[in-house]
Amino acid sequence: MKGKELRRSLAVLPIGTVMKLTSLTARQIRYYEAQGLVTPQRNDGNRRMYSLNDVDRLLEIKDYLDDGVNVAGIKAIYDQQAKAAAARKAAQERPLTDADVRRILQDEFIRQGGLGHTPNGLDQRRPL
DNA sequence: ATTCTAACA
DNA sequence: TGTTAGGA
Repeated sequence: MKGKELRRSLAVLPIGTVMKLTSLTARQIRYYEAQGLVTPQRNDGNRRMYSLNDVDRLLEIKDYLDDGVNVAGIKAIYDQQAKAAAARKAAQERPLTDADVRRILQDEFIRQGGLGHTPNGLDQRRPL
């Protein structure tokens, strides 16, 4: 359930193909990029290379424009979506394990209560 | 033949 | 946004 997204992310289309796929002029496609609405890759010769996801985004941009949303508005929409996606990712990218929680709580107790030593004098703070 | 950047009779 | 000049 991963190779699909990877393929859609592969930048293999030159601007000429994207023009035909989206019915947009090269001028418009480059302008939207300048506005931060799409970020195609560049090949060795500085040529823009688009992925299928880029094409979908371009098509989406065209729809927003038809619905009267200006470039700045579309930009704001994508910026907020990116922020929301980043937040969701940060929350699950490295979820705290039980061991992490125990270690954190133990450090806190030691810090305020001085429970760092046991009767036999050995330090039993062993993170699980 | 294609695409790129910069600029505007 | 269109178009064109001058390069790569």
